[in-house]
Amino acid sequence: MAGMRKKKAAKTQKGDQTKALILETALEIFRERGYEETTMRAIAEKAGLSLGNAYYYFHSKEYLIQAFYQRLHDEHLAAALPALEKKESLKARLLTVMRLRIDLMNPYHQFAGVLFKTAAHPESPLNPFSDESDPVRQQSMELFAKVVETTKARIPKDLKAELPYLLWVYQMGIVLFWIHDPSPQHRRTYRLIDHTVDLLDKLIHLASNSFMRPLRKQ
Amino acid sequence: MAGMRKKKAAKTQKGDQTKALILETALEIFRERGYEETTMRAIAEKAGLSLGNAYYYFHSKEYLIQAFYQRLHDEHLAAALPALEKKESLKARLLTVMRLRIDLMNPYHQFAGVLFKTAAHPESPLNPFSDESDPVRQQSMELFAKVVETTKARIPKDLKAELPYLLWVYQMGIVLFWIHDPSPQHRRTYRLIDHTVDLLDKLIHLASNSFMRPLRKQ
DNA sequence: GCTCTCAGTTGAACGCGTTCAAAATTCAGC
DNA sequence: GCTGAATTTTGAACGCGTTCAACTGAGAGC
Repeated sequence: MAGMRKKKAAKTQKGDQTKALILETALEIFRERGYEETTMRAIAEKAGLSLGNAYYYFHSKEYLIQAFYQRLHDEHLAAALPALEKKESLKARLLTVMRLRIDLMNPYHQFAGVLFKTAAHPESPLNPFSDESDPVRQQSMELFAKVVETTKARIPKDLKAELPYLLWVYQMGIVLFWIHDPSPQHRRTYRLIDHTVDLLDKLIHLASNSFMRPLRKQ
Repeated sequence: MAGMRKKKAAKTQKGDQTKALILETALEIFRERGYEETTMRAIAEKAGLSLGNAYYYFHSKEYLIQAFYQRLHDEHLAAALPALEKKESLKARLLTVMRLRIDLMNPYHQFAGVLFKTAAHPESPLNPFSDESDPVRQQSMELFAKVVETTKARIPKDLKAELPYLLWVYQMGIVLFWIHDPSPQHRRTYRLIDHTVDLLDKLIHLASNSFMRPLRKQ
């Protein structure tokens, strides 16, 4: 029952530093050259340590992506929380969060393809539905729970309980679109967000307002 | 403008033989060990030729999957055409084709994960929406066009024109489900087919029957 | 101070996908 | 048959992800 994380290493202050250094260096090269072009040797060399050392902190190259996801979420949270304080309506809150997400991901667009590829692999630890992704997924859903906690909208409890998961799936859909979006600065993704958030907002209020308690069918 | 395929090699009878031999051998080992466990060296060795030779016929290991898709379709067609002659109703015809598809894929279930993973990669030639997949996709849609050509159902032209593509996408969805279906003999996939074909049949007849020409919205 | 332990680190080695220059084979035209 | 070009085949080599046995070094307990 004791579900302890076996995440790996970093038992020491020095260890934490090294691990962070490796991740920073990796992301830097990812941004420059993309994922496939970045070799573990290049990361180790640029970080000034040995190849084996990188593997001490990251089981495999793929785990760097998992760490990237975690970091992305942290940044997303850090940027979203203060921004949310200024927004009252559900629509404005959701819009803020979704736009921020894409803002933060944009620098990494060119390695997004691999992101999705590995994420799609059923057995991959990167599969967003896998156990290993659970912490990030959980935290991500918590952010959406905060989005839904607005003073302005009255949302019934049962719907409110489902919304974080639904919005998380929605976000995955948007990210998927973004990955394939070749338009300059990914304008089309932002436009899609505008449209769908508008739609979602209407739907949620509609479902909240009324008698339609038996919407359990979806 | 001259859109000639650069598919690769096989300019000679012997060449065809060798290419076929490599593919057969590869699929054999894929079935036994799955994709990742199968090395190009093992394929070459079992086929009794050199490593480089395998690469002469298949640009990369991934291209073996593309060839697998093509072969799968050929078998699907060969099995479906005679079976379709005995079925009149749209529902029976669609059911036949979908079940056959899964029957044929079942032996390869364990390497299906990779199938999907590489297929999901936007830049991969295996992406079902890519140019390189065009011929197989086209042929696959032709099969669905034949399914729709039943003497029993009256389907308006405009709908009939869209159906092959819709059904092809539907098939992709079913295959995706099958990939993740852990139930013994993939019973759940067959059950899903039964249900959804039933639904689709009703929907198509409904849409055909009536006045609802402006269903262009979906 | 000494030793024991264990996180942290190293670099060599392995297996695999892929490439390529060169050798072998096939075959059309004479 | 002979010849030359095109096709096919070979095997060695390269780069990369990954593993692992051995080394280093810092600190806890004495």
